[in-house]
Amino acid sequence: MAPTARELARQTVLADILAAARMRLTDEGPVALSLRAVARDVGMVSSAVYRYFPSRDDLLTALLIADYDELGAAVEDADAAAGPVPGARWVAACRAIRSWSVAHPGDFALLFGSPVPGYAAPRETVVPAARTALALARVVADAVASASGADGRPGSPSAPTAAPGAAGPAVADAVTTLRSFGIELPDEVLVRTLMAWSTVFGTISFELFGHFVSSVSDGDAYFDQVIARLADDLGFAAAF
Amino acid sequence: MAPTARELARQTVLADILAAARMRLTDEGPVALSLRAVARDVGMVSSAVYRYFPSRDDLLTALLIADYDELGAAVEDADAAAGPVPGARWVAACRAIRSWSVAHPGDFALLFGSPVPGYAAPRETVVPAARTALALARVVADAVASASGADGRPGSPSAPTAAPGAAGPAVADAVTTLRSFGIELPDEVLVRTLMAWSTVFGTISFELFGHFVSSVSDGDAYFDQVIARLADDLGFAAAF
DNA sequence: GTCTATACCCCGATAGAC
DNA sequence: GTCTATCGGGGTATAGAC
Repeated sequence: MAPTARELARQTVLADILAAARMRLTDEGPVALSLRAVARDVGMVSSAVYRYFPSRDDLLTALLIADYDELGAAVEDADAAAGPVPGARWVAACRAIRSWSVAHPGDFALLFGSPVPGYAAPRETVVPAARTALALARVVADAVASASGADGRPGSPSAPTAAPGAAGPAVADAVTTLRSFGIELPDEVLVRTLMAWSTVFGTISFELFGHFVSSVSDGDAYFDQVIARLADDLGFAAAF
Repeated sequence: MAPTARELARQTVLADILAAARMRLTDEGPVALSLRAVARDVGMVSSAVYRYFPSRDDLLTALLIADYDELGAAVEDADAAAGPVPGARWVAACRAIRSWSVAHPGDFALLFGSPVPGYAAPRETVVPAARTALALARVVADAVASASGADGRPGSPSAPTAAPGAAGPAVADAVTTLRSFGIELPDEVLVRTLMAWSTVFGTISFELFGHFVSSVSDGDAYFDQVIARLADDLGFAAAF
């Protein structure tokens, strides 16, 4: 309901700019991202880009949202394509996270690396940001539900020595957040899920940022070992 | 055996420069670090700094080594001060890592955040870099050795479903590296130690970089829960 | 909407006087 | 060893012609 041609052209240019920005991001990292550089890449002059993005920070925000959404969608798709077996869904989801990260190291650095100094992510980013973690939590919830008593081990892993404060108020926010998305997890599983998410991220981060140079030679194989043990700690069996 | 006065003055200025650089690092991050800025901070002109550091990258390298060493020393000291009980040493070492990181977020970002584009860490950094991980591995080795059969659980945690490749060749480099420092770990414990190190780092990283905003409210308490469970997974009990 | 031109900052690094 | 001055590059952002 409006001048469609002009609007469509605008959308096209906007997509071009975003694509060029992601190119720069992917192989040079967030700090190397500048409006001038992407302007050069798309054959525009820098001031023209300002008609599409009021500032460099707005471009960063758009990239942040696009990346969070792309990663989240990749995980959700992998999960959906993995069939009904929770252990297989877990493997598919975790592998999807790593695959995307390895394919887009600059974007990974934007999402999970050091924050860009002087830039604070606005509120619009928090929902896309939660998407991946929620997808993981959903898989865990289903796995734990269906694993209860299915094999010899209890659905909720025992925590004989994990003392201070049980699940405690430290993670109360997580309970609230998950509940608002219709996900309920036993306390112990909740903490284990947070840990697993941190471990998956930490492992990929170590691999991409070069901290495995003299210890892990095969990132692929090692990652599979890690997620197998994480599933184990969560009370179900990973299925490869 | 040389002109001491002049040399001493030089050392003093050098220390001043490094201190100023660490200041900038701590509250602005690695990318904001420039020779000109630190020159202003110490009241010098930029060209004068080049008499002490041939390039910005050399300054970065010096900071990298200083930070790795400071973190490593903090962990080693905490370990040594914790007494003989392995579970207590583990808690002390892990807490020391987090304390240092929280106190120096910019330095943490330099060591473990996104790599600075265009800068590649030289070989001199790898030994200091390994110091912290080695300290952790030593604690684990001692804990596992003394925990064997001490309580009901075996010293080496069982891995019922952790299939692909046992410990596998993926971590063969880690075996070699540890052995060169006189540390031997059972395969399963080795993988678990690598995982624990990734989890500790990932947890601190999430906390510092703002990924726990709607899930973890008390970083201190949550971290203690995490390291308790990690010890459990490694086959011994954390002692708080 | 897109261009040129510009104001005003930053940076790394070097030359040469003192 | 420290200074001034400078080269040559980068950047954000805006004004105003077309």
